Amino acid sequence: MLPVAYRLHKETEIKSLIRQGQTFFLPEFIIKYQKTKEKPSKIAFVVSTKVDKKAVARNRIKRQMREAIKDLLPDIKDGYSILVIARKKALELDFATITKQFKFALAKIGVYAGK
RNA sequence: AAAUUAACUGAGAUGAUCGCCCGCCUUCGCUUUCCACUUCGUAAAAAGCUAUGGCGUGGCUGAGCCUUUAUAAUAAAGGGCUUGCCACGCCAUAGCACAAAACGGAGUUGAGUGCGAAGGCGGGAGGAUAAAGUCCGAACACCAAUAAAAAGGUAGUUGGUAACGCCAACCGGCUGAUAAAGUGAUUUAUCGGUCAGAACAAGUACAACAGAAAAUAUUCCUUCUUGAGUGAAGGCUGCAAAGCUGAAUCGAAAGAUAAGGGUGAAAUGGUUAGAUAAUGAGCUAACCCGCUAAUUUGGUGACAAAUUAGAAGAGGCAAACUUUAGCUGGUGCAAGACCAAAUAGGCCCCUUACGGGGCGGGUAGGUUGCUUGAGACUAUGGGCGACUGUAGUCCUAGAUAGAUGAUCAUCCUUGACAGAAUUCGGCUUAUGAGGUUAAUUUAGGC
RNA sequence: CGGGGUGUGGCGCAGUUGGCUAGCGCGCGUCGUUUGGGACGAUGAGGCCGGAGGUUCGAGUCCUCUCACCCCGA
Repeated sequence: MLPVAYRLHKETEIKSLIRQGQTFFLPEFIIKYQKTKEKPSKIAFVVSTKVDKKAVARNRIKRQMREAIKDLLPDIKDGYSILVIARKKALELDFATITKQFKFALAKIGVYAGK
């Protein structure tokens, strides 16, 4: 789990993000993001039953995504809310490529400040 | 020995780094509440009390003086003035105006609540009791009102259970193996398997194709009896043509139709004797099998055994309608309870009005419901068993966009199925390697 | 957490009061027609009805369990 300050909690925030936010597509993930006034950027993760019916597999992807983001947290700019949605292909990735993909995507969006 | 099936067992380990959730403790910070103390405000005055002084009124008549009766003298009594004392009233000044309690503000100290930060300690995902399917049964909560109807599901009996469509034991049907008896069908015994196992002898419906006929049975073939008629072979007459005779054959029609045949998933029990025109048939009689009812005996009961009577032989299907018995109110923890920004109508107050304030209401949001329970384990008693009595020990996840891990390294037997969401009891379904037990089959040996 | 539906040739659908081992359209193959293609005509192949078990003489249809997919409510 991420520390509490970095979690995107509220239903209304997530709904508005889905409605108004911009999207960035990867083959394995969909990333939705929106500028807000939040001081640390807030992040949420979504893995639906369409990815896999087994709860075990879904939990595993969620954990790996969280860990990947956690390593990138210090370099993420303030003032964004981000929603990461897993697609079916994410099941096949290992941890290293997940972090690589996240770095690439966040840098493209302009959220990631590090290299 | 191998294979298969079933049941039981089994369900990776260690370390490093970085993280998450819950509880407890310590420290710090903030918030907030309470107690104590201090202080301020409401609070300023009036009234009040005390003291002193002044004035007034009244009383006492103590003291002094004057006066009248009232004078020879005395002066009782009265009156006046001054003074004193007492009481009351008024005024002024000073002091008291406490303590306690109430509301509000500030401060200090202490204690507690909550939040945050840091540190420490402890706990944190299973063995199908599945977290799954959501197929049943309950607890709990709210709504409704106790009924009836409708609808739904249940169905041998008895027991277990909080309850159940679950479980256990038993009964009955069908069926397998083994053994014994019998020529055999079969019967008996033992060990299994299986059954949604109430009622079709209350009513209604259904049964393709085939077949004569498919539901109050019927009569196609075959067969039997009677037999109009036809008139073959043969025989007789006749040279011949032809005629006569001749029914064991053919055959209109009528009656009977058991055994046999054939169709189909399914076609109305058996033995013996009798009656007839005749082979014959529950057509009749006796017996067997089966059925229904009653009684008796055994059993809690399903049921079993025996006896008696009846009827005349009855088909299948209720996972067809239906009938019978007994059961079920509805909605689900996103139930519900509490706090509560926002906002509408409502009520009250202020205001000429605009408008403002309060109450109430209740959305977002938060808190709770939430994990100690028909609880687990152990021992022991009861029961064929499911299960249960008693005693002892233990407390074992509780999140809320949802924790219980991620990465790396090493080792081994190389890791299947699987991730809590209100909580229990069941059922169904997924599960690798290895191990244990049982049954069956196969092969080999004795 | 709760409720509902669908599954039948390659594709889209009928058949759901049990009864001839199941039809229709499109598509596909072959032949004809045409110079050739399309269209048209003729003809043919292709299914055991998602899976397992049961009831029944007989199941796509009835019952039970199960798998996959889709939809809805709070």
